[in-house]
Amino acid sequence: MKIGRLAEKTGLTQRTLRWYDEIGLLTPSKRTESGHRLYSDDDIERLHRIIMLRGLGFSLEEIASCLEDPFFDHYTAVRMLRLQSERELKRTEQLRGRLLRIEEGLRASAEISTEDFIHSIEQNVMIEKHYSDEDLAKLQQRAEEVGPERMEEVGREWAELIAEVRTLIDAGAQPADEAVAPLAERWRSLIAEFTGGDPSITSSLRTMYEEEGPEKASRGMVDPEVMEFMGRVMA
Amino acid sequence: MKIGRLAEKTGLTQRTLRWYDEIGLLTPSKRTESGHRLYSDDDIERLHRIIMLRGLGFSLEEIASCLEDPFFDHYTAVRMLRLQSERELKRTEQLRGRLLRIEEGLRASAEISTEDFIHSIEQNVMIEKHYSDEDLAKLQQRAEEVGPERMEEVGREWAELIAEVRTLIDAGAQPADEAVAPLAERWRSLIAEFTGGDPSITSSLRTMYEEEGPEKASRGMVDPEVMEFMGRVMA
DNA sequence: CTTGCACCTGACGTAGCGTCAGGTTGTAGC
DNA sequence: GCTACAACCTGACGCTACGTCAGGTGCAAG
Repeated sequence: MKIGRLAEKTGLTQRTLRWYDEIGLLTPSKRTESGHRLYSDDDIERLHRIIMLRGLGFSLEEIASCLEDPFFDHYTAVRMLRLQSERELKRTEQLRGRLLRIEEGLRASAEISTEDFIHSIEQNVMIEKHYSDEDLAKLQQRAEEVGPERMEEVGREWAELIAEVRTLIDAGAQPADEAVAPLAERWRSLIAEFTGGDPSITSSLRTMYEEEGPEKASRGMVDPEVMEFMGRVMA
Repeated sequence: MKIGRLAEKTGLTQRTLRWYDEIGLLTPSKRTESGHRLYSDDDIERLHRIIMLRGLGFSLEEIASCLEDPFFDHYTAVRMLRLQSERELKRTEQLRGRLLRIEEGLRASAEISTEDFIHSIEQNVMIEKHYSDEDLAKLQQRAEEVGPERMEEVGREWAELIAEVRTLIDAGAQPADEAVAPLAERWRSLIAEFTGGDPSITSSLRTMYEEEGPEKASRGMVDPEVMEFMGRVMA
Protein backbone atom coordinates (compact mmCIF):
# COMPACT_ATOMS: atom_id res chain seq x y z
CA MET A 1 0.00 0.00 0.00
CA LYS A 2 1.28 3.44 -0.92
CA ILE A 3 1.36 6.42 1.37
CA GLY A 4 -1.69 8.19 -0.01
CA ARG A 5 -4.05 5.29 0.48
CA LEU A 6 -2.66 4.50 3.92
CA ALA A 7 -3.06 8.08 5.01
CA GLU A 8 -6.64 8.07 3.81
CA LYS A 9 -7.42 4.80 5.57
CA THR A 10 -5.91 5.78 8.91
CA GLY A 11 -6.94 9.42 8.93
CA LEU A 12 -3.35 10.52 9.36
CA THR A 13 -1.62 12.87 6.95
CA GLN A 14 1.14 11.89 4.54
CA ARG A 15 3.40 14.30 6.39
CA THR A 16 2.83 12.36 9.59
CA LEU A 17 3.68 9.05 7.94
CA ARG A 18 6.84 10.54 6.40
CA TRP A 19 7.72 11.94 9.82
CA TYR A 20 7.32 8.53 11.44
CA ASP A 21 9.59 7.17 8.73
CA GLU A 22 12.13 9.92 9.28
CA ILE A 23 12.40 9.32 13.03
CA GLY A 24 12.50 5.57 12.49
CA LEU A 25 9.22 4.87 14.24
CA LEU A 26 7.60 3.31 11.19
CA THR A 27 9.86 2.61 8.24
CA PRO A 28 8.00 1.02 5.32
CA SER A 29 9.52 -2.37 4.66
CA LYS A 30 9.77 -1.75 0.92
CA ARG A 31 10.19 0.99 -1.62
CA THR A 32 9.52 1.00 -5.35
CA GLU A 33 12.53 1.49 -7.61
CA SER A 34 11.67 5.15 -7.87
CA GLY A 35 11.53 5.50 -4.09
CA HIS A 36 7.78 5.45 -3.40
CA ARG A 37 7.04 4.03 0.07
CA LEU A 38 5.30 0.65 0.15
CA TYR A 39 3.67 -0.38 3.44
CA SER A 40 3.20 -4.10 4.11
CA ASP A 41 0.45 -5.59 6.26
CA ASP A 42 2.91 -5.84 9.14
CA ASP A 43 3.76 -2.18 8.74
CA ILE A 44 0.08 -1.35 8.86
CA GLU A 45 -0.46 -3.36 12.00
CA ARG A 46 2.46 -1.61 13.61
CA LEU A 47 0.93 1.69 12.58
CA HIS A 48 -2.35 0.78 14.22
CA ARG A 49 -0.50 0.02 17.43
CA ILE A 50 1.29 3.33 17.18
CA ILE A 51 -2.03 5.12 16.78
CA MET A 52 -3.48 3.32 19.79
CA LEU A 53 -0.52 4.14 22.01
CA ARG A 54 -0.54 7.73 20.81
CA GLY A 55 -4.19 7.88 21.81
CA LEU A 56 -3.24 6.92 25.35
CA GLY A 57 -0.91 9.89 25.58
CA PHE A 58 2.46 8.26 24.93
CA SER A 59 5.10 10.35 23.18
CA LEU A 60 6.47 8.99 19.93
CA GLU A 61 9.74 8.22 21.68
CA GLU A 62 7.93 6.22 24.35
CA ILE A 63 5.96 4.40 21.68
CA ALA A 64 9.19 3.44 19.96
CA SER A 65 10.71 2.01 23.10
CA CYS A 66 7.41 0.32 23.99
CA LEU A 67 7.38 -1.48 20.68
CA GLU A 68 11.08 -2.34 20.61
CA ASP A 69 12.67 -2.39 24.03
CA PRO A 70 12.07 -5.83 25.59
CA PHE A 71 12.59 -4.34 29.06
CA PHE A 72 9.93 -1.68 28.63
CA ASP A 73 7.83 -1.53 31.79
CA HIS A 74 4.29 -1.33 30.47
CA TYR A 75 2.57 -1.28 33.82
CA THR A 76 4.62 1.58 35.20
CA ALA A 77 4.31 3.49 31.97
CA VAL A 78 0.52 3.27 32.07
CA ARG A 79 0.49 4.18 35.74
CA MET A 80 2.61 7.25 35.02
CA LEU A 81 0.24 8.34 32.28
CA ARG A 82 -2.70 7.81 34.59
CA LEU A 83 -1.13 9.85 37.35
CA GLN A 84 -0.26 12.58 34.90
CA SER A 85 -3.80 12.65 33.56
CA GLU A 86 -5.06 12.98 37.11
CA ARG A 87 -2.80 15.91 37.78
CA GLU A 88 -4.00 17.50 34.60
CA LEU A 89 -7.60 16.82 35.56
CA LYS A 90 -7.15 18.66 38.83
CA ARG A 91 -5.47 21.58 37.14
CA THR A 92 -8.09 21.83 34.41
CA GLU A 93 -10.93 21.59 36.91
CA GLN A 94 -9.51 24.44 38.93
CA LEU A 95 -8.94 26.44 35.79
CA ARG A 96 -12.48 25.84 34.60
CA GLY A 97 -13.84 27.00 37.94
CA ARG A 98 -11.78 30.14 37.79
CA LEU A 99 -12.83 30.88 34.23
CA LEU A 100 -16.47 30.28 35.05
CA ARG A 101 -16.39 32.68 37.97
CA ILE A 102 -14.68 35.33 35.88
CA GLU A 103 -17.20 34.77 33.10
CA GLU A 104 -20.04 35.21 35.58
CA GLY A 105 -18.48 38.41 36.83
CA LEU A 106 -18.15 39.76 33.30
CA ARG A 107 -21.59 38.78 32.07
CA ALA A 108 -23.25 41.39 34.25
CA SER A 109 -21.50 44.40 32.74
CA ALA A 110 -22.02 45.04 29.05
CA GLU A 111 -18.99 47.18 28.34
CA ILE A 112 -15.73 45.93 29.76
CA SER A 113 -12.49 47.87 29.70
CA THR A 114 -9.20 46.09 30.06
CA GLU A 115 -8.88 47.69 33.49
CA ASP A 116 -12.22 46.24 34.60
CA PHE A 117 -11.19 42.91 33.20
CA ILE A 118 -7.91 42.81 35.07
CA HIS A 119 -9.60 43.87 38.28
CA SER A 120 -12.21 41.20 37.81
CA ILE A 121 -9.48 38.60 37.61
CA GLU A 122 -7.63 40.06 40.56
CA GLN A 123 -10.86 39.92 42.50
CA ASN A 124 -11.21 36.31 41.55
CA VAL A 125 -7.70 35.53 42.71
CA MET A 126 -8.61 37.21 45.99
CA ILE A 127 -11.74 35.09 46.32
CA GLU A 128 -9.77 31.93 45.68
CA LYS A 129 -7.39 33.00 48.41
CA HIS A 130 -10.16 33.22 51.01
CA TYR A 131 -12.51 30.40 50.13
CA SER A 132 -11.62 26.74 50.28
CA ASP A 133 -11.96 24.52 47.23
CA GLU A 134 -15.07 22.91 48.66
CA ASP A 135 -16.67 26.27 49.36
CA LEU A 136 -15.96 27.35 45.80
CA ALA A 137 -17.47 24.13 44.50
CA LYS A 138 -20.59 24.68 46.60
CA LEU A 139 -20.93 28.26 45.41
CA GLN A 140 -20.42 27.13 41.84
CA GLN A 141 -23.09 24.48 42.18
CA ARG A 142 -25.60 26.86 43.68
CA ALA A 143 -24.87 29.40 40.95
CA GLU A 144 -25.71 26.77 38.37
CA GLU A 145 -28.87 25.80 40.25
CA VAL A 146 -30.35 29.27 40.49
CA GLY A 147 -29.35 30.15 36.93
CA PRO A 148 -27.88 33.33 35.46
CA GLU A 149 -31.18 35.25 35.54
CA ARG A 150 -31.39 35.08 39.30
CA MET A 151 -27.69 35.94 39.54
CA GLU A 152 -28.24 39.14 37.59
CA GLU A 153 -31.36 39.90 39.57
CA VAL A 154 -29.43 39.53 42.80
CA GLY A 155 -26.84 41.93 41.43
CA ARG A 156 -29.55 44.48 40.72
CA GLU A 157 -31.15 43.97 44.14
CA TRP A 158 -27.81 44.60 45.84
CA ALA A 159 -27.22 47.77 43.81
CA GLU A 160 -30.72 49.01 44.63
CA LEU A 161 -30.40 48.19 48.30
CA ILE A 162 -27.03 49.88 48.63
CA ALA A 163 -28.34 52.95 46.84
CA GLU A 164 -31.27 53.18 49.26
CA VAL A 165 -28.98 52.84 52.25
CA ARG A 166 -26.76 55.59 50.89
CA THR A 167 -29.75 57.84 50.39
CA LEU A 168 -30.81 57.29 54.01
CA ILE A 169 -27.31 57.98 55.32
CA ASP A 170 -27.07 61.17 53.30
CA ALA A 171 -30.46 62.17 54.70
CA GLY A 172 -28.96 61.84 58.18
CA ALA A 173 -30.60 58.59 59.25
CA GLN A 174 -29.30 56.81 62.35
CA PRO A 175 -28.70 53.04 62.65
CA ALA A 176 -31.42 52.76 65.26
CA ASP A 177 -34.10 54.43 63.08
CA GLU A 178 -37.17 52.38 62.29
CA ALA A 179 -36.88 53.20 58.61
CA VAL A 180 -33.70 51.18 58.20
CA ALA A 181 -35.04 48.01 59.80
CA PRO A 182 -36.58 46.60 56.58
CA LEU A 183 -33.35 47.37 54.71
CA ALA A 184 -31.43 45.35 57.27
CA GLU A 185 -33.84 42.51 56.70
CA ARG A 186 -33.28 42.59 52.92
CA TRP A 187 -29.52 42.85 53.51
CA ARG A 188 -29.52 39.83 55.76
CA SER A 189 -31.62 37.77 53.37
CA LEU A 190 -29.39 38.54 50.38
CA ILE A 191 -26.34 37.46 52.36
CA ALA A 192 -28.19 34.35 53.50
CA GLU A 193 -29.05 33.50 49.89
CA PHE A 194 -25.37 33.80 49.01
CA THR A 195 -23.99 31.77 51.88
CA GLY A 196 -26.86 29.29 51.84
CA GLY A 197 -26.48 29.08 55.61
CA ASP A 198 -23.15 27.31 55.18
CA PRO A 199 -20.97 28.18 58.18
CA SER A 200 -17.69 27.73 56.29
CA ILE A 201 -18.77 30.07 53.51
CA THR A 202 -20.15 32.56 56.02
CA SER A 203 -16.90 32.76 57.94
CA SER A 204 -14.83 32.95 54.75
CA LEU A 205 -17.00 35.83 53.58
CA ARG A 206 -16.57 37.63 56.87
CA THR A 207 -12.79 37.27 57.02
CA MET A 208 -12.51 38.35 53.38
CA TYR A 209 -14.40 41.57 54.12
CA GLU A 210 -12.31 42.11 57.23
CA GLU A 211 -8.94 41.49 55.66
CA GLU A 212 -9.43 43.04 52.25
CA GLY A 213 -11.84 45.80 53.20
CA PRO A 214 -15.39 46.29 51.87
CA GLU A 215 -14.38 48.08 48.66
CA LYS A 216 -12.11 45.37 47.35
CA ALA A 217 -14.23 42.51 48.61
CA SER A 218 -17.40 43.82 46.97
CA ARG A 219 -15.82 44.93 43.69
CA GLY A 220 -16.34 48.54 44.66
CA MET A 221 -20.08 48.15 45.10
CA VAL A 222 -20.15 49.06 48.74
CA ASP A 223 -17.99 51.70 50.43
CA PRO A 224 -16.72 51.51 54.01
CA GLU A 225 -19.22 54.07 55.27
CA VAL A 226 -22.24 52.07 54.10
CA MET A 227 -20.64 48.92 55.42
CA GLU A 228 -20.03 50.36 58.85
CA PHE A 229 -23.55 51.79 59.01
CA MET A 230 -25.12 48.44 58.17
CA GLY A 231 -22.82 46.77 60.66
CA ARG A 232 -24.20 48.98 63.39
CA VAL A 233 -27.75 48.36 62.21
CA MET A 234 -27.29 44.61 62.40
CA ALA A 235 -25.86 44.82 65.91
CA MET B 1 14.85 47.03 38.79
CA LYS B 2 17.25 44.86 36.80
CA ILE B 3 16.39 41.57 35.23
CA GLY B 4 17.94 39.30 37.84
CA ARG B 5 16.02 40.75 40.74
CA LEU B 6 12.77 40.85 38.79
CA ALA B 7 13.14 37.23 37.76
CA GLU B 8 13.76 36.27 41.36
CA LYS B 9 10.75 38.22 42.61
CA THR B 10 8.32 36.86 40.02
CA GLY B 11 9.62 33.32 39.82
CA LEU B 12 10.15 33.61 36.09
CA THR B 13 13.52 33.04 34.46
CA GLN B 14 15.65 35.70 32.88
CA ARG B 15 15.24 33.92 29.57
CA THR B 16 11.48 34.34 29.83
CA LEU B 17 11.78 38.06 30.52
CA ARG B 18 14.18 38.48 27.59
CA TRP B 19 11.78 36.52 25.43
CA TYR B 20 8.89 38.80 26.41
CA ASP B 21 11.12 41.70 25.47
CA GLU B 22 12.06 40.13 22.16
CA ILE B 23 8.47 39.54 21.08
CA GLY B 24 7.45 43.00 22.30
CA LEU B 25 5.15 41.76 25.04
CA LEU B 26 7.09 43.47 27.81
CA THR B 27 9.81 45.89 26.77
CA PRO B 28 11.54 47.50 29.74
CA SER B 29 11.00 51.24 29.56
CA LYS B 30 14.67 52.00 30.16
CA ARG B 31 18.11 50.61 29.62
CA THR B 32 21.41 51.55 31.23
CA GLU B 33 24.10 52.99 28.97
CA SER B 34 25.66 49.59 28.73
CA GLY B 35 22.35 47.99 27.71
CA HIS B 36 21.19 46.41 30.95
CA ARG B 37 17.36 46.24 31.12
CA LEU B 38 15.71 48.46 33.72
CA TYR B 39 12.10 47.66 34.62
CA SER B 40 9.95 50.48 36.00
CA ASP B 41 7.02 50.00 38.40
CA ASP B 42 4.65 50.23 35.44
CA ASP B 43 6.60 47.52 33.65
CA ILE B 44 6.32 45.34 36.73
CA GLU B 45 2.59 45.88 37.00
CA ARG B 46 2.24 44.95 33.34
CA LEU B 47 4.27 41.85 34.01
CA HIS B 48 1.97 40.83 36.85
CA ARG B 49 -0.99 41.17 34.51
CA ILE B 50 0.80 39.06 31.94
CA ILE B 51 1.43 36.38 34.54
CA MET B 52 -2.22 36.39 35.58
CA LEU B 53 -3.51 36.12 32.04
CA ARG B 54 -0.99 33.39 31.28
CA GLY B 55 -2.32 31.52 34.29
CA LEU B 56 -5.78 31.60 32.77
CA GLY B 57 -4.50 29.84 29.65
CA PHE B 58 -4.10 32.75 27.27
CA SER B 59 -1.32 32.53 24.71
CA LEU B 60 1.28 35.29 24.73
CA GLU B 61 -0.18 36.67 21.53
CA GLU B 62 -3.65 36.83 23.06
CA ILE B 63 -2.21 38.50 26.13
CA ALA B 64 -0.58 41.11 23.94
CA SER B 65 -3.82 41.92 22.12
CA CYS B 66 -5.73 41.82 25.40
CA LEU B 67 -3.45 44.45 26.89
CA GLU B 68 -3.23 46.62 23.79
CA ASP B 69 -6.14 46.15 21.41
CA PRO B 70 -8.99 48.42 22.61
CA PHE B 71 -11.48 46.22 20.75
CA PHE B 72 -10.39 43.02 22.47
CA ASP B 73 -13.49 41.08 23.49
CA HIS B 74 -12.67 39.96 27.01
CA TYR B 75 -15.93 38.19 27.67
CA THR B 76 -15.78 36.06 24.54
CA ALA B 77 -12.12 35.34 25.12
CA VAL B 78 -12.82 34.02 28.61
CA ARG B 79 -15.80 32.06 27.37
CA MET B 80 -13.66 30.43 24.69
CA LEU B 81 -11.05 29.47 27.25
CA ARG B 82 -13.76 28.06 29.49
CA LEU B 83 -15.26 26.00 26.67
CA GLN B 84 -11.84 24.76 25.69
CA SER B 85 -11.06 23.78 29.26
CA GLU B 86 -14.34 21.89 29.36
CA ARG B 87 -13.50 19.98 26.20
CA GLU B 88 -10.12 19.16 27.65
CA LEU B 89 -11.74 18.10 30.88
CA LYS B 90 -13.96 15.63 29.06
CA ARG B 91 -11.07 14.28 27.05
CA THR B 92 -8.85 13.89 30.08
CA GLU B 93 -11.60 12.21 32.08
CA GLN B 94 -12.15 9.67 29.33
CA LEU B 95 -8.42 9.14 29.03
CA ARG B 96 -8.06 8.64 32.76
CA GLY B 97 -10.84 6.06 32.73
CA ARG B 98 -9.21 4.20 29.88
CA LEU B 99 -5.81 4.24 31.56
CA LEU B 100 -7.30 3.07 34.85
CA ARG B 101 -9.02 0.14 33.20
CA ILE B 102 -5.86 -0.83 31.37
CA GLU B 103 -3.89 -0.49 34.59
CA GLU B 104 -6.35 -2.77 36.36
CA GLY B 105 -6.05 -5.30 33.57
CA LEU B 106 -2.26 -5.24 33.80
CA ARG B 107 -1.99 -5.39 37.56
CA ALA B 108 -3.21 -8.98 37.63
CA SER B 109 -0.43 -10.43 35.49
CA ALA B 110 3.11 -10.04 36.77
CA GLU B 111 5.01 -10.48 33.52
CA ILE B 112 3.67 -8.54 30.58
CA SER B 113 4.92 -8.92 27.04
CA THR B 114 4.35 -6.19 24.51
CA GLU B 115 1.88 -8.49 22.78
CA ASP B 116 -0.15 -8.88 25.98
CA PHE B 117 -0.01 -5.18 26.50
CA ILE B 118 -1.29 -4.36 23.04
CA HIS B 119 -4.05 -6.92 23.37
CA SER B 120 -5.01 -5.51 26.72
CA ILE B 121 -5.46 -2.11 25.13
CA GLU B 122 -7.34 -3.53 22.18
CA GLN B 123 -9.61 -5.28 24.60
CA ASN B 124 -10.19 -2.04 26.35
CA VAL B 125 -11.06 -0.31 23.10
CA MET B 126 -13.53 -3.13 22.47
CA ILE B 127 -15.08 -2.64 25.90
CA GLU B 128 -15.45 1.07 25.32
CA LYS B 129 -17.20 0.27 22.06
CA HIS B 130 -19.87 -1.82 23.78
CA TYR B 131 -20.46 -0.05 27.08
CA SER B 132 -21.89 3.42 27.41
CA ASP B 133 -20.01 6.11 29.28
CA GLU B 134 -22.37 5.83 32.23
CA ASP B 135 -21.92 2.07 32.39
CA LEU B 136 -18.17 2.51 32.37
CA ALA B 137 -18.42 5.08 35.13
CA LYS B 138 -20.54 2.71 37.22
CA LEU B 139 -18.12 -0.16 36.68
CA GLN B 140 -15.24 2.11 37.57
CA GLN B 141 -16.92 3.22 40.73
CA ARG B 142 -17.71 -0.30 41.84
CA ALA B 143 -14.15 -1.38 41.09
CA GLU B 144 -12.92 1.35 43.42
CA GLU B 145 -15.44 0.34 46.06
CA VAL B 146 -14.52 -3.33 46.21
CA GLY B 147 -10.81 -2.61 45.98
CA PRO B 148 -8.03 -4.30 44.02
CA GLU B 149 -7.80 -7.33 46.35
CA ARG B 150 -11.33 -8.41 45.58
CA MET B 151 -10.71 -7.73 41.87
CA GLU B 152 -7.77 -10.12 41.85
CA GLU B 153 -9.71 -12.64 43.90
CA VAL B 154 -12.55 -12.52 41.38
CA GLY B 155 -10.05 -13.14 38.62
CA ARG B 156 -8.76 -16.22 40.43
CA GLU B 157 -12.28 -17.45 41.12
CA TRP B 158 -13.14 -17.18 37.43
CA ALA B 159 -10.00 -19.05 36.40
CA GLU B 160 -10.74 -21.78 38.95
CA LEU B 161 -14.37 -22.07 37.94
CA ILE B 162 -13.57 -22.27 34.24
CA ALA B 163 -10.93 -24.91 34.90
CA GLU B 164 -13.44 -27.00 36.82
CA VAL B 165 -16.00 -26.70 34.05
CA ARG B 166 -13.41 -27.77 31.51
CA THR B 167 -12.49 -30.79 33.63
CA LEU B 168 -16.13 -31.81 33.79
CA ILE B 169 -16.61 -31.39 30.05
CA ASP B 170 -13.48 -33.42 29.33
CA ALA B 171 -14.82 -36.09 31.68
CA GLY B 172 -17.94 -36.29 29.50
CA ALA B 173 -20.40 -34.44 31.74
CA GLN B 174 -23.74 -33.31 30.33
CA PRO B 175 -25.38 -29.90 30.96
CA ALA B 176 -28.25 -31.53 32.79
CA ASP B 177 -25.98 -33.40 35.24
CA GLU B 178 -26.46 -32.64 38.89
CA ALA B 179 -22.73 -32.14 39.36
CA VAL B 180 -22.70 -28.97 37.25
CA ALA B 181 -25.57 -27.24 39.06
CA PRO B 182 -23.37 -25.68 41.79
CA LEU B 183 -20.93 -24.50 39.12
CA ALA B 184 -23.79 -22.73 37.36
CA GLU B 185 -24.67 -21.07 40.61
CA ARG B 186 -21.13 -19.81 41.12
CA TRP B 187 -21.07 -18.66 37.46
CA ARG B 188 -24.28 -16.73 37.85
CA SER B 189 -23.16 -15.09 41.06
CA LEU B 190 -19.83 -13.96 39.61
CA ILE B 191 -21.64 -12.38 36.67
CA ALA B 192 -24.13 -10.81 39.06
CA GLU B 193 -21.28 -9.33 41.09
CA PHE B 194 -19.86 -7.82 37.90
CA THR B 195 -23.09 -6.38 36.54
CA GLY B 196 -24.39 -5.40 39.96
CA GLY B 197 -27.85 -6.21 38.65
CA ASP B 198 -27.70 -3.20 36.34
CA PRO B 199 -29.81 -3.98 33.25
CA SER B 200 -27.82 -1.71 30.94
CA ILE B 201 -24.52 -3.31 31.90
CA THR B 202 -26.04 -6.79 31.67
CA SER B 203 -27.28 -6.25 28.14
CA SER B 204 -24.02 -4.61 27.06
CA LEU B 205 -22.14 -7.60 28.42
CA ARG B 206 -24.40 -9.99 26.53
CA THR B 207 -24.14 -8.20 23.19
CA MET B 208 -20.38 -7.91 23.58
CA TYR B 209 -20.07 -11.66 24.04
CA GLU B 210 -22.41 -12.25 21.13
CA GLU B 211 -20.74 -9.87 18.70
CA GLU B 212 -17.11 -10.37 19.59
CA GLY B 213 -17.24 -14.01 20.60
CA PRO B 214 -16.33 -15.46 24.00
CA GLU B 215 -12.60 -15.62 23.40
CA LYS B 216 -12.10 -11.96 22.59
CA ALA B 217 -14.66 -10.74 25.09
CA SER B 218 -13.09 -12.65 27.97
CA ARG B 219 -9.45 -11.97 27.10
CA GLY B 220 -9.02 -15.58 26.11
CA MET B 221 -10.07 -16.89 29.51
CA VAL B 222 -13.08 -18.82 28.28
CA ASP B 223 -13.29 -20.73 25.00
CA PRO B 224 -16.46 -21.15 22.92
CA GLU B 225 -16.99 -24.75 24.02
CA VAL B 226 -17.08 -23.90 27.71
CA MET B 227 -19.29 -20.94 26.92
CA GLU B 228 -21.79 -22.98 24.98
CA PHE B 229 -21.83 -25.66 27.64
CA MET B 230 -22.58 -23.16 30.38
CA GLY B 231 -25.19 -21.52 28.18
CA ARG B 232 -27.04 -24.83 27.97
CA VAL B 233 -26.63 -25.37 31.71
CA MET B 234 -28.20 -22.01 32.49
CA ALA B 235 -31.15 -22.71 30.17
C1' DC C 1 44.81 44.29 38.73
C1' DT C 2 42.31 40.46 39.29
C1' DT C 3 38.35 37.95 40.72
C1' DG C 4 33.72 36.98 40.40
C1' DC C 5 29.11 37.99 39.55
C1' DA C 6 25.35 40.05 36.77
C1' DC C 7 24.20 41.06 32.38
C1' DC C 8 24.35 41.03 27.13
C1' DT C 9 23.50 38.85 22.31
C1' DG C 10 23.17 34.96 19.29
C1' DA C 11 22.33 30.41 18.21
C1' DC C 12 20.46 25.84 18.54
C1' DG C 13 16.98 22.46 20.56
C1' DT C 14 12.39 21.00 21.95
C1' DA C 15 7.27 17.76 19.81
C1' DG C 16 4.82 16.71 16.22
C1' DC C 17 3.78 17.79 12.74
C1' DG C 18 1.67 21.90 8.75
C1' DT C 19 2.82 24.06 4.77
C1' DC C 20 5.09 25.39 0.95
C1' DA C 21 8.59 24.85 -3.17
C1' DG C 22 10.50 22.49 -6.71
C1' DG C 23 11.29 18.13 -8.82
C1' DT C 24 10.10 13.10 -10.33
C1' DT C 25 6.90 9.09 -11.31
C1' DG C 26 2.74 6.75 -12.70
C1' DT C 27 -1.20 6.49 -15.36
C1' DA C 28 -4.94 7.59 -18.52
C1' DG C 29 -6.50 9.47 -22.76
C1' DC C 30 -5.46 10.73 -27.49
C1' DG D 1 4.56 8.42 -28.56
C1' DC D 2 2.79 12.68 -26.42
C1' DT D 3 0.40 15.23 -23.00
C1' DA D 4 -2.21 16.10 -18.89
C1' DC D 5 -2.65 15.49 -14.30
C1' DA D 6 -2.56 13.13 -10.01
C1' DA D 7 0.48 11.02 -6.77
C1' DC D 8 4.82 10.80 -4.92
C1' DC D 9 9.63 12.49 -3.50
C1' DT D 10 13.08 15.52 -0.67
C1' DG D 11 14.29 19.68 1.68
C1' DA D 12 13.36 23.58 4.20
C1' DC D 13 11.08 26.75 7.30
C1' DG D 14 7.35 27.67 10.78
C1' DC D 15 4.83 27.01 15.01
C1' DT D 16 4.85 27.65 21.29
C1' DA D 17 7.32 29.35 24.94
C1' DC D 18 10.85 29.07 26.38
C1' DG D 19 15.83 25.95 28.19
C1' DT D 20 20.51 25.83 27.60
C1' DC D 21 24.98 26.87 26.20
C1' DA D 22 28.84 29.85 24.24
C1' DG D 23 31.35 33.83 24.12
C1' DG D 24 31.65 38.59 25.37
C1' DT D 25 30.92 43.03 28.39
C1' DG D 26 29.89 45.83 32.88
C1' DC D 27 30.57 46.56 37.48
C1' DA D 28 31.85 46.41 42.34
C1' DA D 29 35.13 44.50 45.88
C1' DG D 30 39.55 43.26 47.64
